Amino acid sequence: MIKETIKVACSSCNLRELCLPLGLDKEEMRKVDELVAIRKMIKRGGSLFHAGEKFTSLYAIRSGFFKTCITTEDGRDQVTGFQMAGEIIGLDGIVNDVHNCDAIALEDAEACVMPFDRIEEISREVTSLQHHVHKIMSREIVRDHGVMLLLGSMRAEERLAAFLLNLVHRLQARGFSKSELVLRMTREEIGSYLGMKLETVSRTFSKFAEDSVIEVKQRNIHILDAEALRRIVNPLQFH
Amino acid sequence: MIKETIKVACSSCNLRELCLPLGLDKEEMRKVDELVAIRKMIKRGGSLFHAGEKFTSLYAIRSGFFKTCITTEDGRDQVTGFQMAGEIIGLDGIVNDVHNCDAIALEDAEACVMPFDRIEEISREVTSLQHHVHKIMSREIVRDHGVMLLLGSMRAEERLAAFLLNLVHRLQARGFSKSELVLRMTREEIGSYLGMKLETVSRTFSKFAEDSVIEVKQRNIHILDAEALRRIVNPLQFH
DNA sequence: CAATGAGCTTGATATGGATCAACTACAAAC
DNA sequence: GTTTGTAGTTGATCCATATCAAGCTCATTG
Repeated sequence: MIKETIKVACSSCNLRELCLPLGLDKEEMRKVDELVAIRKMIKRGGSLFHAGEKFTSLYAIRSGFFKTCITTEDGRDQVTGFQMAGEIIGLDGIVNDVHNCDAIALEDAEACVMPFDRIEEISREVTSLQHHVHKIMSREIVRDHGVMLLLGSMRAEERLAAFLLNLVHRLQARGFSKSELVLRMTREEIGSYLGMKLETVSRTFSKFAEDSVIEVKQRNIHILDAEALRRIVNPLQFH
Repeated sequence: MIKETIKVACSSCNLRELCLPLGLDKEEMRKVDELVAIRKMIKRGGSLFHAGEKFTSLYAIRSGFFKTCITTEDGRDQVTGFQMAGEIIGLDGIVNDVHNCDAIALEDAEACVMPFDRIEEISREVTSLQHHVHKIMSREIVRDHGVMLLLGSMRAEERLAAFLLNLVHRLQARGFSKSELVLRMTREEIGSYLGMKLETVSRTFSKFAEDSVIEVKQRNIHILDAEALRRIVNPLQFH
């Protein structure tokens, strides 16, 4: 029983540098530990929430990999992001108290459920948590603007190169290799995120492999020349 | 002197339903009135801030029309949004304490400067303001996801139709006509926002005019058939 | 082991929007 | 009133990516 409590506590979570503000004192940490109501296990293909469901909580990913996507009435579909351990999902639900997208696990996953009214409550007492919440939302806005730039002004090769660099960068921050990665999503999901068809994703991977920029073996990607990827994204830049 | 104070006060601002939470009591209103440090006049073409500048404040637009845009080192340019009276600019600066985009006035404008540390301070005391700030950020995230859908999966006509409907909708909420609008931005800026070239924007306007969906006279747009625009955005939908 | 099916690759062809180019409209400056 | 420049329109052509189609790979199931 005690073990379970310790296990759930943010203070003893090895992802806390990603999820929480730094420099909390003991008393603040105690309050923040009350944030996570429960944990939730989600099987691959399962969902954390669906668009239209009532919004009550944000979710911190403890393990696993998610996609978020929106679907329009006429069947259009858009992956709006891929999220990994330490990242927060559900921010889009705050404005209308209704989730606006689906959050789907791309592999077996575990997430911490943080009731949003409790987040707001504790934010009022712990200044650094308040600021942290603002930063997390702002970070999502900045990320989204980056995706707009990508979708609005880049070509297929540039988009995919930027995507790969972004993924390894985030994986590296989590202690994984900066040259090896396993894609948890299909070519179609990558395509949806990047605004291109799955065939184009596939062809572009093949092109990169052809040019010895990466090695592709199914969903295993080995980045051979990260600098080349950067040049593809930033064609006019001097390096 | 007193007149000036009253004029600046949020409590007596006719945009407060757009900027502020509803149902503030007298004491809360007094606190919120301390939010706006000063107002700033910006001439057409001038800026509220530029990418790279230190972030200190959010800006509430009192009058006029803005665009926000990001520019990459290699000269790529992306308009990330168009903002009008009652909307808040600057949220992207919170995460790194540095502005991430340029905010450019597309006509003479006035904005209220709200120091962000003061927003956080007052948010801790006025619960409804705290929640309101969260909603504003969440709204921006939802809007951005909508733009991703547009850029990732719509064709030129669909994008422009969605853009026009969005603009008149927001103008209507501010008491303007739901069928007449004046574009404050160039074809090129529309194109940048929508991920298409200015020639394509122009051609698509001409096509809509040809089909009697709108009338175009320079930057004056008259929407003749809003339902047709909706059908263009949602082609498979029954109406 | 064979059979099945989802995910992926690759080729052939089509097309929407980009690009290049010429011209027009209107506002600002002289 | 003429000139100048910026913004916008329209036409001709090109190309990147979509679309359509066939076959491959590998994991799962009977």
